[in-house]
Amino acid sequence: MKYKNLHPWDVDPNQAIQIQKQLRDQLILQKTQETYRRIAGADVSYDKGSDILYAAVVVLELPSLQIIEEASAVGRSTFPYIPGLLVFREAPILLKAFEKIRQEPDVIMFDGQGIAHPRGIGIASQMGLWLDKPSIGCAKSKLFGDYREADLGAKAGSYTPLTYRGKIIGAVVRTRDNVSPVFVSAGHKIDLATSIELVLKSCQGYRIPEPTRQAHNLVNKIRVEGDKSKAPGGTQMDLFG
DNA sequence: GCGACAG
DNA sequence: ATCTTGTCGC
Repeated sequence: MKYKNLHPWDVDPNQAIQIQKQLRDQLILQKTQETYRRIAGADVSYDKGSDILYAAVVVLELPSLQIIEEASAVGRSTFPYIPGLLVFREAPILLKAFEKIRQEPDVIMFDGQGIAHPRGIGIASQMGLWLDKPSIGCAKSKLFGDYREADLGAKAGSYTPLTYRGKIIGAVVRTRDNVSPVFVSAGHKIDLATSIELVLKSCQGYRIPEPTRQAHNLVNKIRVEGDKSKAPGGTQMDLFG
């Protein structure tokens, strides 16, 4: 999978904010496709105190949710985690993983915000722009916006709008009965209704929809394998050293 | 000044 | 994100 030239490497936070403000207006916030047969999920993981990042991309078939392709990448972090600038930390390694994908997805789900972001361009939106693909933000917690807990039903499938200054920027979506909701927002080349629909259609009894859940599983798998090769015989050293 | 703050 | 034990529920 090929992406646009803009490189998120070696930028400083001030420059990053300018890039986001500039890219913001290029977002397309409408449904650009009627059917979605392949959905991808992407995620990044790392060890505490380490600057090695692991990324995974999993492509699933819709509506079966069967995995048809997986790809991963490992790299060194070049940017710290700063709320609002997550994409500059995770994009380089994510793009490396996306390069290996051969089954082009119709839409990509990211573990983070879409336009529900201080500058209207979270990781899902910016990655969608760079990859030139429809994208959805599905985060486990809120970064930006307001909503009322009382307006959200307890059953799976219910949702309530996430707003900012009266404008709807996303939705708080219950994916399981009586379980904390996820925060969904349009990324790029898609609308909120379709984003919510795809998130709900992608759930398999877990709080996290399959695309990002499977990507999370894979990224943790390769991270653990990476640890093993880095510290062989670690268990015995702990016992006798 | 104070609270909030994706992963 | 990661570090962690027990615990509540289907």
